Amino acid sequence: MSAAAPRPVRTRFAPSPTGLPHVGNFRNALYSWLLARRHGGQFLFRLEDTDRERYDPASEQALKDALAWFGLDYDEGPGVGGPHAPYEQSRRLASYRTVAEQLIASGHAYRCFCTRERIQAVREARQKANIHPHGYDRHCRGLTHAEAAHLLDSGAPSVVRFAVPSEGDTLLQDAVRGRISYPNRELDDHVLLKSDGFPTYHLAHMVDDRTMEISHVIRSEEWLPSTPRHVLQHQALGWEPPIYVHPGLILGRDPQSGKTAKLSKRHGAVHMGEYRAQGYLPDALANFVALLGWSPGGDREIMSRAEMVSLFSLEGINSSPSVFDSDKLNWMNGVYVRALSETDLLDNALPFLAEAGLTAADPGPEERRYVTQVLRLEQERLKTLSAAAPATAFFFGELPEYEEAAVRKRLQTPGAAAALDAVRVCLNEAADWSVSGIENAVRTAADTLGVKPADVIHPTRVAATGRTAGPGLFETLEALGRERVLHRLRHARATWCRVSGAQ
RNA sequence: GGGGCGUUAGUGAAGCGGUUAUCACGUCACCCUUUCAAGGUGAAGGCCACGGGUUCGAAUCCCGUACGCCCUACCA
Repeated sequence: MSAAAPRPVRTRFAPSPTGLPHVGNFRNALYSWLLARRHGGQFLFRLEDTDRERYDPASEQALKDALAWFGLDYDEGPGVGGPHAPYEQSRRLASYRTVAEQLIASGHAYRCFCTRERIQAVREARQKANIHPHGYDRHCRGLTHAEAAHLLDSGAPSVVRFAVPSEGDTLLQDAVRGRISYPNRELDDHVLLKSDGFPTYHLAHMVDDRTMEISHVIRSEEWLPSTPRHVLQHQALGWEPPIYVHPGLILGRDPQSGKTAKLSKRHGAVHMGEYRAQGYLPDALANFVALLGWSPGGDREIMSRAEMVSLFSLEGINSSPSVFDSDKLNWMNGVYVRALSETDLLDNALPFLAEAGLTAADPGPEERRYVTQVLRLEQERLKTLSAAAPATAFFFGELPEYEEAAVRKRLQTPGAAAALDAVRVCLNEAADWSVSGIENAVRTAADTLGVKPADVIHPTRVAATGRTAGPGLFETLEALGRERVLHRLRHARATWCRVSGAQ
């Protein structure tokens, strides 16, 4: 508890637009957002588009879409602007160059003219011979200013490298791991400015974090090994580093081998858009993902955004890696689906029903009422919204799709034909088409036949829905409507019960 | 190969020197019930990775070992 310097909390999400937004990155974005909101600070969005080779313009939009869908609003960033605009690194090149020059002038960095071929050969040789550090051999570090200037003037391509001290240890402070000591001899002189004039991550992120007054850098564990470089850079510049926070990685499980590894495509969905497309609710995903590496302490699991904000703290972040368990995500999403209000359920599920061709994309009031009724009936068994389509399909159209096993089990069986005939008569004569009216009719049918209600209910369900599982039968029939039910009973009787109906 | 980080039931977590090691998911059983789901009750599942310390006492503190993961680019 450093009571001394109460710095305003400013965090950022700074992805590189090089592909589809990954759920692992978004966990860190969530933590950053939560921390900022918890302390009334600011959360910024910054594009680290310094890699011209891998830059993908579509990725930028996908990132913004994912941020919006996930509910992470940002106070400053591309599009919304802010006091430190622009928020795209490709448009802040001058500031990186200035810092690089400053570092060269103070002797903390130097120009390197080595070819990639030489560098690669050197790396391999040193690694093989186990000479520390294993990377670049600092060949150009010995160049005099005059030599470097001469080479530069001659037009030879060059990069700027940071001059890492060859001895001693670098100490870094991590909010979740405590003090970490790293031997400098393991660190080679990394590149700050590439030959195309663009900065590397090592330079760019720290310059921006500094000028944008970022207080906490929350990023995955994979950055831990290069953090000493960042600390060294800060020291060279006389800057105070931000508070580093490195939560453990999110791992996936390979379905083939059962082994765990960094979450990737082979472990199912990993991109934010996929979760959306599969019908996960953003609040459920956020709740689940937050718990992968963080806990409010105690038994709390289901938490609203507001609760998460008020409960969030760095102390609750875990340093060990965690495995993404999609079974638990499904359960949690189900909890959120069940909690949905009637209108939210409709709004969220409608796109999936429309896409499946079950409803219009923008249905009128009459259809909306029916779809709502149907969704409420299936609500408690939906794990995802995408499941709403197959779950409610039988509520639409003349006839359902009859499942083979269901037909065999409940219709092609002794007594089924008689049961269907009896319910059809009773339902046809039912005074009012309400849940209780329908229940009376069905029970009356069973009484007349002298069988248990279940013996009538099961065949009726299959005849009316094509399946053995589903919402309560009486509610289902009520929603379906008398005409459609009678038609389906007649059809099922004629189609499936012919053989056994004789006896 | 080198370095860093990590290690509590199958999974996610709680625990911060004294508990029969807690909760959730999953699994199984039973209850509820017209089916499924939901809900309820209960069970199985841990030598708290292993080995040494420190201590009256260790899952909790220290050291070592093993294993796992990450990094080791003019990518982030």
